[in-house]
Amino acid sequence: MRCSTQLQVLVFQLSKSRQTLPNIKQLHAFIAKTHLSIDPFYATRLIRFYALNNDLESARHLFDETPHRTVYVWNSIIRAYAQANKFHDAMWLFNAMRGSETMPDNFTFACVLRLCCENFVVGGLRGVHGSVVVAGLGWDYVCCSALVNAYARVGMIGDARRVFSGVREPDLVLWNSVVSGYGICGKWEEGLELFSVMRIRGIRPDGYTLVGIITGLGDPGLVRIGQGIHGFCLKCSLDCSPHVSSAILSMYSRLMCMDSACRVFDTLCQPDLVTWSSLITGFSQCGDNKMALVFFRNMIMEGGKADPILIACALAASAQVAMVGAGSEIHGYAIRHDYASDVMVSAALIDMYPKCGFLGLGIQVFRYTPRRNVVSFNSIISSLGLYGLPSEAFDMFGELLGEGLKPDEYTFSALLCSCSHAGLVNDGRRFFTRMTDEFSIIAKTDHYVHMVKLLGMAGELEEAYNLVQSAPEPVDPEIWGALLSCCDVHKNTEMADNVAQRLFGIEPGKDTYRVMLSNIYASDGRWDDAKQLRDNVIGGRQKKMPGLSWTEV
DNA sequence: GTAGGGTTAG
Repeated sequence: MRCSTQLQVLVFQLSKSRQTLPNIKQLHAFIAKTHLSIDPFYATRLIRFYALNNDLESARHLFDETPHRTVYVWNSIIRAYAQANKFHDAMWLFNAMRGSETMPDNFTFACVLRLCCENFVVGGLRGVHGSVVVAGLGWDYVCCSALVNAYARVGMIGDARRVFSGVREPDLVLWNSVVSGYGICGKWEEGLELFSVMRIRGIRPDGYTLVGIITGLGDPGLVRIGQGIHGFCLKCSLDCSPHVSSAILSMYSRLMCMDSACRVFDTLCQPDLVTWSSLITGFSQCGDNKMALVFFRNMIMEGGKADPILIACALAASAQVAMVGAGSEIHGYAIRHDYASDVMVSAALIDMYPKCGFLGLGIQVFRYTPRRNVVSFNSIISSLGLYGLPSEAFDMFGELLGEGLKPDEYTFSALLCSCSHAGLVNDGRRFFTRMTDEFSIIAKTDHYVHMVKLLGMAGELEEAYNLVQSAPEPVDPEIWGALLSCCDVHKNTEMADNVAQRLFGIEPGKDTYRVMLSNIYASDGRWDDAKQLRDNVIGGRQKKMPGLSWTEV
């Protein structure tokens, strides 16, 4: 009797559309007091409700109090932890479930697979894949789409494709997962190929499909393809979906077609944070930082709220154009919205102020940042280096180590840059060795460029040449280019010839380097070589070659 | 007897 009344109360409470957390808690406490065990059906609904309100603790309490745990009850608690990205708790519960009487179903596996890929736990992914197969769910649509997505997100597109190919008649979601998988991995050609196969087989694409293809288009050379896909969306009226139009907008941003991006933006009835961000970062990437700042301001004026990522981006735009007024205004916005101590924001501030000519303010922000991390240190070290204060930069590096932080590739890039600016050859050599030997960081293009400039400008051309030769293939042309400009400074024609051979082997079309080399030849009196190079550069275009005019033969 | 659950943009 009491039990059924209880249930009726629950049904009544839960059927009311807008519940509040205190209401539900009160109800929960009441049930606990009566020592009635909650029916698994209601337990599931309550756990989901708690999870939605970010009250994991109550969700867990309720779960613990529920003796009869159906697969729904288990899934709701595992999902609650997974969505809060509590990897270890969720995995612990998943394993507990496997030891219980209730076996995981396809939705449990799907949830855990997503959790593994979000945390880049490839071993876990493989393990769960194995369990899926053992459970006889190797051909289940839900499991397979989760597997395809998870493998693609950790960059294992081959495995994703194998899972997909194992399903005889994929449904729309599974098609979408594999198409977007290729998009995630930047393999737009394969994505497009599958898209046509899917259409041949009579599967009607939806918004997810198009978004999947569009995400793969990042190269500015793909404008025509992007426009074609946009046209397809218009034809199928898929552009009405906010997700699709937002993806198209950010595609145009990535393709550096800001006019098209703006046109799409104007058609949106309610641009959200992500669409504003796509547009603003798009302008910034195109080098139109002033426009990026204008749109940032428009967004705020229209009542939009920026998050730390966008604030950091707007600060970077201010730094690029050295507009301290805009930068400090955004700083004020960040303080008012309690984002000033966010790691991304403070690192952007530490970078912005010095670039606008206010090194002191950058240092001040750095000193007042409560939870400094390696990114904040990198910003301040590189600023000090740019101001020609290498020993202060080195001290900061010492402070970083003193705080128990681990330097990364950007730290060393900033340090080597400081050395290069100040011509500190020995310090540069030391940092380069420490980077690889002590901190096991593999030298990247940036590091080689700084080292080559440092050694080359100091006249150590041989050492610089040997260093580049020791770099793993393929060597970025920028590195050889840096060495070539050092040969120019020291008028070392012999080495310039060597470098040119290596350089043009990789980058035949790079005019800047040919110009540089012809200058070297010209100053050495090798007019014919210089002239030949110049003809190569012009290649039919009537362009006056800079730097040669004064030695015109 | 009831239920949710796999794929979307910076």
